Amino acid sequence: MSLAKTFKALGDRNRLRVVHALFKKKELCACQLIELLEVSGATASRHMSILVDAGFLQSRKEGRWVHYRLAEESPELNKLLKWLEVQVEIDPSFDEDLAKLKVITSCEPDELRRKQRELTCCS
Amino acid sequence: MSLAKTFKALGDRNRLRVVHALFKKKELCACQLIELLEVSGATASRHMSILVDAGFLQSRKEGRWVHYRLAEESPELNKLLKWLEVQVEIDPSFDEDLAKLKVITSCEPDELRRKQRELTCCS
DNA sequence: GTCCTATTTAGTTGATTAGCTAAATGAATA
DNA sequence: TATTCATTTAGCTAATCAACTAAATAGGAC
Repeated sequence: MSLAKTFKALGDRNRLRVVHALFKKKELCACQLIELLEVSGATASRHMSILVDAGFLQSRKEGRWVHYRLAEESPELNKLLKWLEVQVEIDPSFDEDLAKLKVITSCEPDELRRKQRELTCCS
Repeated sequence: MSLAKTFKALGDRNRLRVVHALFKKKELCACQLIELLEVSGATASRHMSILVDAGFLQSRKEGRWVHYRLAEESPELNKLLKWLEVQVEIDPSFDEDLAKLKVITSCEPDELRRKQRELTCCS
């Protein structure tokens, strides 16, 4: 893993939002992150794979569903994540996502997926 | 300054090489960085402006020449730079630049500029 | 097995970006 | 003042990248 790649992975607003969300919620499934970012599933999947690839996230497959959390393997990346955690805490531009996260995690993922299906069909 | 922009500034191999060089040499002038990266003056200038803009570098104009060094104003960015300093130390892909830096700083910048002019004219 | 659905992969498009050359700017010096 | 030269800006091109849709894969449920 090159350093440039490490920084590139964090050099995107939506990917930072994902990391921020995982600071707050420990574990989130793909459908919740799709809901947070308001992008297509394909786009969200790509963002996740970049973050996993860079070593920041780990994924856990549970049946059809994929859950993401921050990786803990690399002490060096953990230090960087610690720094980042302080920065997103300070940065008010992430505040909106806090409210959004509350809504997203207030119902069961199943219910969220049903809602997402409905919206996709009607639009 | 957005966090994404901060990381984007470091998400480029050549810009990381500049930061690495400034960890080692404290201050370098534009012509030395052009020599290090082996890119056009225009390209080097753009990289510098991105790093200055992100708050990592400060520039000092001395007559016709511009000197760059790491900025020290932001405690937060300094922490990030400290982390980065450890990483580039570990990363062997920066070793080549160490030898290059030795050559570049072994002669006076004036002599370097003269050499650069000659090369530009002949090619 | 077939069907349904969550995620990923392929393929396309528009925006951003790193590189270049050439022109412009800024700062000595003749 | 005119010239020279270091650096920056403007304008271009090729490559990268984030987004989309549609097709493929993978994992239950029937």
